[in-house]
Parts: sequence; structure tokens; C-alpha cells
Amino acid sequence: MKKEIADKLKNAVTDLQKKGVWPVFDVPEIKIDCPKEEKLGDYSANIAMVLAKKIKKTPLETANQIISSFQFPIHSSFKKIEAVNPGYINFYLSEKYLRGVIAEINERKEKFGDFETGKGKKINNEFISANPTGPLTVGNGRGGFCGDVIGRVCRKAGFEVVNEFYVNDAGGQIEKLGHSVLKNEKAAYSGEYIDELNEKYSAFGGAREVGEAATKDVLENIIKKTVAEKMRISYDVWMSEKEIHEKYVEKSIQLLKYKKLTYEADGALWLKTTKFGDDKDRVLIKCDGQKAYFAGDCGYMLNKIERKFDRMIMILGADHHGYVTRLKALSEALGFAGRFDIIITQMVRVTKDGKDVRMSKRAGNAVYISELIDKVGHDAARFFFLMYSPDAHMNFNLNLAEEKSEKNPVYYVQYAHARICSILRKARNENRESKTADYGLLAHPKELVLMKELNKFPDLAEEITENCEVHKLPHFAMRLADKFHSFYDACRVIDEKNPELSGARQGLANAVKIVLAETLRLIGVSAPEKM
RNA sequence: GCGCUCGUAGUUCAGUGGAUAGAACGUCAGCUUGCGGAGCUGAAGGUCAGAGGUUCAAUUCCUCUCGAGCGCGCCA
Repeated sequence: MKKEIADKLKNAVTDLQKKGVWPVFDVPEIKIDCPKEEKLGDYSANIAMVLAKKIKKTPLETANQIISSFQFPIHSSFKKIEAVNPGYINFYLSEKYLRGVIAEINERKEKFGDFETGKGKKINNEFISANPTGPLTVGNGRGGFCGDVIGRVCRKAGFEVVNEFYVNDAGGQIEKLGHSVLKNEKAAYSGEYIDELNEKYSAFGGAREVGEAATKDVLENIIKKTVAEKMRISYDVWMSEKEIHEKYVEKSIQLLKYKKLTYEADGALWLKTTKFGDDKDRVLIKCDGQKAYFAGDCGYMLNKIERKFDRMIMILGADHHGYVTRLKALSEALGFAGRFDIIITQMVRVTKDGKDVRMSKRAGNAVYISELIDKVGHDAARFFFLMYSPDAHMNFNLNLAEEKSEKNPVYYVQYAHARICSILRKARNENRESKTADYGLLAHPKELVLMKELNKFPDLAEEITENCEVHKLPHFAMRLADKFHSFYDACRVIDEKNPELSGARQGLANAVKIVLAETLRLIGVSAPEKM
């Protein structure tokens, strides 16, 4: 809808230019807002205020000129388009259009809001990729839920999405884990899981052997289980760093050498990442001849490029924000032509008994995501993390987590869904289920507000594939549930005295149910029929 | 020291170059002879950290200051 309006405005402006009424200039990007106040329209554009100076007219005059150059009949979707001080162009949706939306939702069901921007395109979606040296923390949880939802939304947009976890099963941390399991003086990690690993593997030999066995165990029995069973995330690919080292690292280095993007200095081989905006060049091969960790990234990047993705998304914790420029530099150096988005999720700060918990796997005092999920339940935990923008440094009090979870807005949303199911169930049982629905009967203010909210869903889904702002889904779900509860309070759905209206309202309620369920599905939370 | 991110109601957080800055929780006051009260309606609560600047318009963009978190290895 927003796109339609923007196109319409753009056409109007270029039309005025063609006719010579306005001078020729590049039309800036047109932004469409949804005003908070109903009387200010359903959509609003500030383009006239932006252009006023260029064409030497007041913003209001500009706005009126744009409106008058719209092709008539205006557009069946709107009942009114007007220019208002100081220069806004406000669009008012027609009831007819809104009723059409309800019909469309009931017809397309969960496919409402699907679109085809991603058709035939592949996305690589890498997230969590935590070291297999211990359980996942609440920080990994945040990135995990975020990545999972981005994947779901992109799939809705028609993209083929490959969810991927990069397993760091090579390198020094394996031996570190080995020492820790053996509990010798080089031990780095601690915690209950180390005790368990110690019982299982301490007889396996040296740090190397013990470390490898323990790593495999952590990956299979802790990480994969947490991800699948607790977090309910499914991955398509678990990419082994070891395998990347065997098959792609050398090849990627040769390619970079061939492109003359490397040089030797101080006995090491360097990649000129500064050529692509990095603040210093990075070592690929250390002076002892060993490959640096970054060489693994090179191989992995080449591997992704060879798999021909149109877009790569990577979700990193804020403690890795320093890698953003170097990874982007790497993608350019290796010639990735698609779009590459790196999303940083800020740290999760945990307080316990009034004190900050400094989370560290090494100290063994990290708060594990599986524990949190066991405590508050999957849906509440997931919704809680997803409510907040990745940019927010979120704080949460562990003592309040359980208590708070009862107040978790997820229940408010799920309750709305269960309530609708109950109403529709009752209608069915009492044989009052409507066969046909005349949505023309929907005219109550609460009904209109509800329909307008439903109409926003496709725009929202499409925007999220662009900007990855998944926290907008929970917010939308809460708003929709809110509008429904309010409608429910004001309007009786099952009404034997007025079967026609009742039929229309059942259709409306069913539309809300569909969109609510679909939103919850994208968030990854259940939509219960009963609670 | 340098860099990235953040600072909005009592608390946790949305929001935006524009029209009266929002929600949840907490607080207070109402709503039940009807479809699920896990609900609804309303109220109180703000110097958008502070100071400059750009703009017709800044909480939003720029600079500086203060405060918080995180990074700055030929570690992985």
C-alpha cells in the first residue's frame, strides 16, 4: 500500500514536470507515514514540504498542485486525499477497500501478505555460530531468535533461505576445552557441563584428543539440542570450520593472491583489507606458516560465494562488531556481487540480586538460554527477546524473569487468538456459523480500526525483509490483539437477532485470527486455540 | 588513547527531519443479569542526558561534553 501511494505521488510529480509546470529535478525518495491520529488520515506524505522550496511555492500550494494532478477517478482505495497545513498530503482509506481486505484475508488465509520479491533468489542466513566449547548463553539466544525470524520472514517473501551455523571446530579453543575438561593448570572454561565432560572424557588422552571428543559432545548434545528442542530453530547447514580449512582456505588465498590483494611482510602473508575500508590489513598466514583464523573466514566466504547466494545476512553479537568492516572487505575482495547485511545484536545485560552478572563462559557464570527457557517457557522467552530492537542494550533482571513472565505480552496476544477461536467454535457448535458474509455491514468505528490494522500487515512483512527489524512483529501482534479486544468489548460477534451482521463479524474475527496466527508463526510462537 | 553502539515516563523499552513523543509493567479510578475478566474504559506520570550548530521544521542529522556497554592480537 505504501509503495502504491509513493508511486502515485512520484507519477504526479513527474507529470507536473513533463507539463512544464514544475522545473525538472530528481524526485527524492518519497516516504509514506501512518499518522498516529485518525483524523490526519491513514497514510500521509510530506513530499510537498520537501519540494516547496525547489518550486518556489508554499508547501500547501505544492501539495494541492500534486493532488490536482492525480488521475481521476482518484483511486478506489481512497475516499479522500487532502492537503493540510503545513503541507501534508493525507490519504484516507475507503471502507470499500478495507472490506475488500477482509475478503482477501479470508480467501488467501495464511498466504495473505506473501509477496514475490524473493522469488528465485537465495539468501544465506548465518546466525549464532557460537564456539562449541559450552552451552549457549542468553546473548546467543537473542541472536538466535532474531536470525530465525529473519529467515521466516524472508521465506514468506519467496526467498529460498539457508539457515546456517558456522561451527568453529578447528583452532586453539579445542585444546583449551581439552585442558578444561582435564582440569589441569591450563583450564580456561568451567561450569557444571565441564564436570560432566570430565567424567566422560578425561581418560581419552591429552588435551587434543579430549578436546576433540568434548567439542563433538558439546555440539551434538548441548548446542544442537538447545537449538532444536529449546529454541525451536531449525538449521539447514552446520558448516564445519575444519572442512572449510581442508577445502576452501587454500583456494581462497590463491584467488586473493591472483587478484594482487595480498603481500608479504614480516614473514607473514597479509590481505589488503584497507583497500576496502578496513583500518588495517589482516594477516592470512602467520610467520610460523600457520593459517590465521581470518583465513578460515576467507575460505568460508569463498564457499558462500560459490554457492551463489543473492544475499547474505549475518547476525553477530556486539562483541564482534569489530569484524564488520573486515568481513565486508573480504566479501568485496573475493568478488561477492550481492547484498551483504551484518546485523549486530547488542549485549544482554543480566542483573541478579541487584548486581550485574558478568557473563563469561570462562568463569562459568553465564546465564544459559536453555535455563531461561526452562524457567519461563519457550514462547515467553522468545517473545521477550524479539520485542526489543537489536540496537537496544537490553537489561533484564533474572529474579524478575519468572514473575515477569506471567505478564509477558505474548499471553495477551495468544489470549486474543484463543478468544477468537472460542467464539468461532461456539458459532459452529450452535450452528450459527455464517455461510456468506456481507462485509458491507462492517461500519462500527472499532471494526474500521481493526480492519486498518490488518491492512498494515503486508507492508510490515515486506519492510522487514528489507531492514530486518524483526522487533516490529511482536509490536504489531500486540497492537492487533489490542484492537481486537477493544472491538470484542464493543461489538457482539454472535448475535442471533442479527445474523447478517453476525456473519460479517465472524468473517472479520476470522481474518484477525488468520493474521494473528501468521504473525505468531513468523515470530516463532504458538497460536493456541485454548489456553 | 582510538573506534562502534546506546542514553526517551518510576521500571523495561518503542518511535520519528514534521502535526498533541507512545506501549507494557507498576500506581490510581471505573466497567459483570451476554460470545473466554489472561479482558475493557479512563487518569496521573517526560527539560527525549547536557550544550551548541544545520533546517521552514530537530527528540531524530552534525559537533562537543557527560554517562553506560562493547571492541581495538601474526587469539580463536
